[in-house]
Amino acid sequence: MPEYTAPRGTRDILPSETPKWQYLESVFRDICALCDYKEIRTPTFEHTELFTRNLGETTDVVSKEMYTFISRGNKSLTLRPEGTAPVIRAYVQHNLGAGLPVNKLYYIGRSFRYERPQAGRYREHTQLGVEALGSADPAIDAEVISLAAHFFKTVGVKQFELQLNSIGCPECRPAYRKALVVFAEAKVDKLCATCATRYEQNPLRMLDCKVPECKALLVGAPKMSDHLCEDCSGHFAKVQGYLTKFGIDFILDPSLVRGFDYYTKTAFEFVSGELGAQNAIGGGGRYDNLVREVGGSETPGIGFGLGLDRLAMTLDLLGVELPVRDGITAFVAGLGEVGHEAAVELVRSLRMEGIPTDMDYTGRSLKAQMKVANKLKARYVVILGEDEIRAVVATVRDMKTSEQNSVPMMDLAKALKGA
RNA sequence: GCGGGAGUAGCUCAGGUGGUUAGAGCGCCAGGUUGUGGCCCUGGAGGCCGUGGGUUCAAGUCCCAUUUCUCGCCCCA
Repeated sequence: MPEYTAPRGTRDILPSETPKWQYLESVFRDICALCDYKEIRTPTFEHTELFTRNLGETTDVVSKEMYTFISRGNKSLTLRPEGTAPVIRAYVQHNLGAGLPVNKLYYIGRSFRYERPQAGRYREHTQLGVEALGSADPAIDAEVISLAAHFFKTVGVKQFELQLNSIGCPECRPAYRKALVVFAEAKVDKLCATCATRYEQNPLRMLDCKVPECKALLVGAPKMSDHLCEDCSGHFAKVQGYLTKFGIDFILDPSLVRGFDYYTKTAFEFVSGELGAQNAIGGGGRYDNLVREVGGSETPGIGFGLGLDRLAMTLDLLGVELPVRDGITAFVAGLGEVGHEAAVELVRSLRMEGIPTDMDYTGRSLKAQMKVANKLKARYVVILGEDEIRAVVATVRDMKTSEQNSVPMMDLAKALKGA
């Protein structure tokens, strides 16, 4: 083991992997542009209260997974554990709502959570997400969900499950909550320890419990969908209607409860069977009160986030070949001192012509330079020796066909460009 | 926070019951061509056997601790 390794739960994305990541990010940017979402970049850390007050004190993330530290100014700061709250903070701080009726934003950034690492779960992970602020129209719920589905399909995840639920609003959720508590009251001492806590603090999360006994006990529990107020049930019906029209399959999952307290109405998750236990590749929901809670005016919103790490892993498992560009156009091999000097200049001028070019800087033999060129997947090797320099030409070898011919220096860039 | 598996060359892994200079394949470097890649042949470099302690005449091998990775619980992306 080397003396220094990447900290637990973090990892290096090496040059062999980064083209894939760049490709995924660029597809995401393209689709966002297509749907008119604009990029926003927010700080890596925020004031701790932004998260503690808005994600929910009792959520796992806030209660035990945040990277919180006291800065020199004696302020408590936290590395962002999720992407939405910072975007909302920026939206409110800069009063973006005053400029446009609906602000459609996207971000690509790292999130940090102190969790036990396992397959598809890291302490630092990259999240891509969108937030649409300013509209309560169910059509925008459908837009956000379809943007996500579009993205997954475009990059090659053809099979996924879209789980959908509505978790109501402050109008109807308290009544539902009460119904659930009444239902669970008699069984609370048979529930698992965490569910007993949930019963007290956040009963809805009991629905989400994976312990078989709890699941069994909660069979027949009242469903949120039966308790939605008129507004929420109408909204939910319309979202489903749009998704159906869009041809996006979904599964209604009454037990789907998201991890943060700010969600209202629509909640959804994208699940892929390829991954292990960490099978959620993306998710999101509506948060009609979050902007006000962060200090802005009454502004409805909806968003979703997806984990790039998990997506990359899913694509690997699926064996999806991404159209990543690799290899250079030209490798210039210089022979001897004179050849090397000439190569330095030629490489520079080919690059100025926009031709991806590289050369050797370790004084290797021609044979060794050819091997390097091959490894770099160079389309052509341009050989410069004394003979070529004297004749003001270059020997150009086509590495695919092994054909080789002499090209006047003047025509070289043009010849390589046409390739 | 809890439980299972694992840590030997850059990578993937061998190294019965403890016993001399720790091996292979791939990769890397060089040679087989006075200036030519992929295939092949030959040679070479490269290991505090995760770390610390213990048992022993002797530890990669046994014991303990620790750390990292890994898989699962929980939660989520």
